[in-house]
Amino acid sequence: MSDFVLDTFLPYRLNVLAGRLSREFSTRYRERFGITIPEWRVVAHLGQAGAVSVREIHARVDMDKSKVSRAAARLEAAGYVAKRTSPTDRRLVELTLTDNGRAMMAELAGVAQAYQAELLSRLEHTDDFLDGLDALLEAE
Amino acid sequence: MSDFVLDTFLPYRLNVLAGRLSREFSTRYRERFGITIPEWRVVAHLGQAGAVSVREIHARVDMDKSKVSRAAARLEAAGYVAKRTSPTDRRLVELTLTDNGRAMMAELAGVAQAYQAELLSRLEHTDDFLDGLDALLEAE
DNA sequence: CTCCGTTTGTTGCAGATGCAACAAGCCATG
DNA sequence: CATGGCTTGTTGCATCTGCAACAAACGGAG
Repeated sequence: MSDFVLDTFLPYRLNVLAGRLSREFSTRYRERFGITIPEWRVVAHLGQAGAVSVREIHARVDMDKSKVSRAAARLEAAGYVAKRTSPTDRRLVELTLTDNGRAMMAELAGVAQAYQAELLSRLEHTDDFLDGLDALLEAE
Repeated sequence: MSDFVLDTFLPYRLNVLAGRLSREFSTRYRERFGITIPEWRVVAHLGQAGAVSVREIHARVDMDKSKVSRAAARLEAAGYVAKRTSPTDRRLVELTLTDNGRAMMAELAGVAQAYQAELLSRLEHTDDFLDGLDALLEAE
């Protein structure tokens, strides 16, 4: 047979880790703000990018168009995001944070940075690890 | 506002990367064997572990019981896995690879190792990166 | 042996997901 | 302008997912 050991397989390990971290992190904002993981991503991107289209988010984050669209719809219903048709190109939707959305994001940024600090403190060769991530993410 | 940048957020980056790698890797076996990602995980684990219960896989891999159960059912229907009730504890199900399953796993091991080699060749400080992964995965 | 609490695997169900189809809008060519 | 090819966002649909409920089986206390 083969001497293949799943625990040494990179995609597997990364998946387990990524799932755990995202889930654990999401518990830190879910009950407080009631948003889901895809919604968190949209809000986080809007926080740094201003007015952005669905297409833009879909391209930057690897989220399906429909996933972005539905997350945006829920965020709008919750009052965190405003949607309006772009005046220059009426196919596009401009997404922006509302005041409530900005307030939430301000809190979330703190929570995220605290979590990030926890994670990084577990690493020894932090820079090498992050460089490795970069290298693997570089391919498109 | 906040100076939070999503692209530097570790859980986010790991999720994007893990999703991409798993998806890309799955294209290398999906058309050939017609199995899904959860099914690949079960087969890979069986290849290294012999007769194993659903509980065991659920605990080792972070897959829900029901996910394991359904993957195992599909693998059984496809003829890659045999299920039988444990003789010592009739609550348990013993999962084993069939001959077909072993043959498939032998091929898959090669494919996986080739993919792993590709990935590692992109890294500079391979050991530090892997150590970092270990460190982050250690907590439970 | 008989309960009773616990463990194991399957199933039902509500919600999430990815993909493809679609309508609406843009732009270039004629 | 009109037409045809392209892009953008939403929606329908089949499937997947996680969670809880459940039946079956175990094991210990009495």
